[in-house]
Amino acid sequence: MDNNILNSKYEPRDFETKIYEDWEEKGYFKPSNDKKNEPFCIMMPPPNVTGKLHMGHALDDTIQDILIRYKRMQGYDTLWLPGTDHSAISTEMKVVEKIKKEGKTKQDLGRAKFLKETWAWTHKYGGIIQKQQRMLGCSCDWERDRFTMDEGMSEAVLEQFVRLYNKGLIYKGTRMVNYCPSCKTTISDAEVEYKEEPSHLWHIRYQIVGEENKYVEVATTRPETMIGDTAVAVHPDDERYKDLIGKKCILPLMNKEIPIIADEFVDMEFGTGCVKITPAHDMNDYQAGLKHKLEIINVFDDDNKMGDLLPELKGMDLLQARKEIIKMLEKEKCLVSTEDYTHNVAKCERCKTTLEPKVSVQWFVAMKDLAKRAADSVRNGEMRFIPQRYEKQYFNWLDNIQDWCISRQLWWGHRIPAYYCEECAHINVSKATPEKCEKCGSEKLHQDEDTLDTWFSSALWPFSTLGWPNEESEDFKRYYPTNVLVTGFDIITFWVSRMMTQGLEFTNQVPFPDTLIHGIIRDSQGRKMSKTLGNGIDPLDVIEQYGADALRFSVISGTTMGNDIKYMPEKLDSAKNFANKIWNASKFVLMNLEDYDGNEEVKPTVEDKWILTKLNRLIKEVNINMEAYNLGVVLDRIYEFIWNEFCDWYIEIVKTRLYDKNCETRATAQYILNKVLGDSLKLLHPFMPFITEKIYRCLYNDDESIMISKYPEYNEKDIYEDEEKFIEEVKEIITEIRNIRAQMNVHPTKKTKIIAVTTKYKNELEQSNEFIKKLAFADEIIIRNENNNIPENATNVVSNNIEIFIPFEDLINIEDEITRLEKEKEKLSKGKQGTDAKLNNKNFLAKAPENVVKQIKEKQKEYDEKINNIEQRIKELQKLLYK
RNA sequence: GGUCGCUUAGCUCAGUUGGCUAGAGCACCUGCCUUACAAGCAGGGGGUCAUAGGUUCGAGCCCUAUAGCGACCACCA
Repeated sequence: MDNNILNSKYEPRDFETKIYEDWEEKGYFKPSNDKKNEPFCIMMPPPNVTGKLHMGHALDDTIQDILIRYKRMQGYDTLWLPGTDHSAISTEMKVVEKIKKEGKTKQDLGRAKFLKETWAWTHKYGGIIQKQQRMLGCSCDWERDRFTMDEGMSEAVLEQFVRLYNKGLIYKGTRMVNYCPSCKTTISDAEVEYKEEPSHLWHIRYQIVGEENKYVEVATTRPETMIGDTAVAVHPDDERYKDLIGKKCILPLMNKEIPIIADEFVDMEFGTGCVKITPAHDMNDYQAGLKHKLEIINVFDDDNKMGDLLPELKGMDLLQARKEIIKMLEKEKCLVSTEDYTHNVAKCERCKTTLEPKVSVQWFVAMKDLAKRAADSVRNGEMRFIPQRYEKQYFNWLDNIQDWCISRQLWWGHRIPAYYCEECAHINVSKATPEKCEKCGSEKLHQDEDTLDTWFSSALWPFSTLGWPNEESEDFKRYYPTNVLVTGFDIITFWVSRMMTQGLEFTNQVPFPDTLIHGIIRDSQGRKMSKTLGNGIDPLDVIEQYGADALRFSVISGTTMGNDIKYMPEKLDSAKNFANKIWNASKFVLMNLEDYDGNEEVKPTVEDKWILTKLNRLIKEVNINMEAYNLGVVLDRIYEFIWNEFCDWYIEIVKTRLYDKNCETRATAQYILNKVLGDSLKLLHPFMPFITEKIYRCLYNDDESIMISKYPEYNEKDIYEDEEKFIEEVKEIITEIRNIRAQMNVHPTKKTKIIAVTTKYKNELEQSNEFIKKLAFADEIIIRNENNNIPENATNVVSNNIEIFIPFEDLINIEDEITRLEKEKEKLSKGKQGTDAKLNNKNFLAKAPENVVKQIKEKQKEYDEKINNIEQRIKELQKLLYK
């Protein structure tokens, strides 16, 4: 740090980067590894290695940083481990795109060269996001940074594969999977998104065998696959077609006989009630095909072009073929009608290409048992979702789980450790490349060409990052299981559920007891931020313009965990204003602390005790809400305290003491200012780390950093209820006086004379004379005793224990004053009605708890007194008016 | 189709286990450049808490139904 002075203007960019570098250099981000202290660990959800920071990351990272900084200050041995993900499909697509521009394909390069290209790409574009996370202030341990394809994690992936395979949980099977013709790979169910698209429903008739002019009419959205039909299905209970079941019909164009079968999956209401069955190109049809032992006929070739079932269509793409087939059907008079129809089409989540269901041989993980265990551990409370409602999404997925297709026809990723023997066809599965077939001893082996789903490696993230499979590794022993996972609801199924299943399988415990789910950040119109819409807000721009603290404030203040956040740019102004307020208040405190040496005895006055009490209550509330992850509440409470209590009242109140060099309690005021500001900064530090650090170092020159200071703790002895009540009452009175003056148009700087009558706080009032005078713009406050009277020509302010009079000579208009009092009375009467209604209700008195009744009674008394007082004053004023 | 969420001031949102006159920020109106801060200070107006019932001494909060909006899951050819 170059200086310990606050510039006159708050310019976050002047110091944020420097402070971050200093923290990193001093090693504050690393765990203390102090065995006396409990560990606390968070794994950062790894972003795409070549990605850029967007608002979603900013939110996710801010939440984690808040939690980790809070725990670190509480003395925990904290580890926040960062990392990046190889993101198989998206990275591979980018590299394919790049070499395409050079006129080459993946195949041209070959596997080894392509991988070299991809690694180069990863190194070139990788790590940008981590620089950006530094700008945000993330206090993660960069020395433990991991990458899903680094050596250790790759070993963990192989270990996982081999163990699951040996246990029989990984198997190779023929299935119908979603195939993306553009990415040229299978994708898992979770990567499918559905989109409504207008299309047509074509009605086609198939002639019944042996019956002239008798047809069965099917309705389809995919006529091009009809040449691969191997049956027509109707519902067994459908009266219309009962007699057809078991007969055969002729598949047009192919002139082939196919059976008419009955199956309950057919919806009698839809279309004609007859469905063509194309087992090779539809999920349901495939199931039906298996059930009824139908032939599976592929219409397309490996490149997704038409195969040679009909020579005239060979090589056509899907849409061409569709047109052509319709033409042919028309010619054959088999097309009965065409109707408009909108339906859901499965799309590739990444490239938005329409997916093709495809029968192929893939690797799967048997999920049923793994899923049950993962679901159970939430049901029995070993892991909980915050907010809880998200567990339903989790259960819904796990309870209806399908086996997980983990093979991808990609090159970028962990290659499947399966080696096929060319002599005996045995599959050898092992971590190390085998030299010969374990069954026949042949040395002619070749490895499976496919790689593993990205999520197969990220499923291990909570422990592979800590050294697993070496369970004796220091980090694994100390930091596993981790303490909380912070992520968005959109990857509960992709990621959370899989970390749970794999974590339980391999470590026998849940990888984290808490899963904190946040919403997504939307634009000011409530739309998702997306590249295509161009409505995204770049967090880097925000940091550049407003500072990281303001960005962090803006995504946390006033939010509730789990709810979406509509991002209003005005929020940043509010954030920066707050930072600016802290800056200026701190400047004031520092200025007045210049001659403070801390040696004088501390003798807290009534307002000192009040602010200490307020601070202490804040500390309690902050700690309770931090534990409950109510970060929005915490931040807003701190904001309120700093601005509305500390700045607006305490600083104003103590000014008279500070400005008077002879004031007995001046040093005490300095002490309290120092303490309250310091504690406030500490409370705020997890949320706004930079500004709090900057000021902290000016305030406490001897302290190294606020990051490693102790988070404030609630202290029962710092609660002074009487002083608290008194100042609250004084605040109320001063507000009232200001109110009167504003309404009477008394210029703010014009002084008035005030007479105070008190039934309870006489001593305190006398002590506090100076600050009331100042805040109420009074030139004199007379505290009433036996020798002086309440002036006739005065208006009053009613409080419970203090009565304040302002002589008329300083005011303007009696009529206005009567109006003001009438209004005041009305307000109070409205409140009194509520208490009256309750207290007149016998049931309320009988059934409500005692303390509630007591409270209401007190409230009623207050209302009565105030209303009485006002009525009296109104009468007096009216008398004066008509005198 | 199934599940979940949201609906509170002009706007964006808080509102803990039901209990004081329902809060904040922004916007708006009035007055202030008062020696930390005009990125500010002081004061003010503004809400039948989506609708209809119910439970309760008491409902923004709990229950039921309805409407609008949103999300997730499933998916019908």
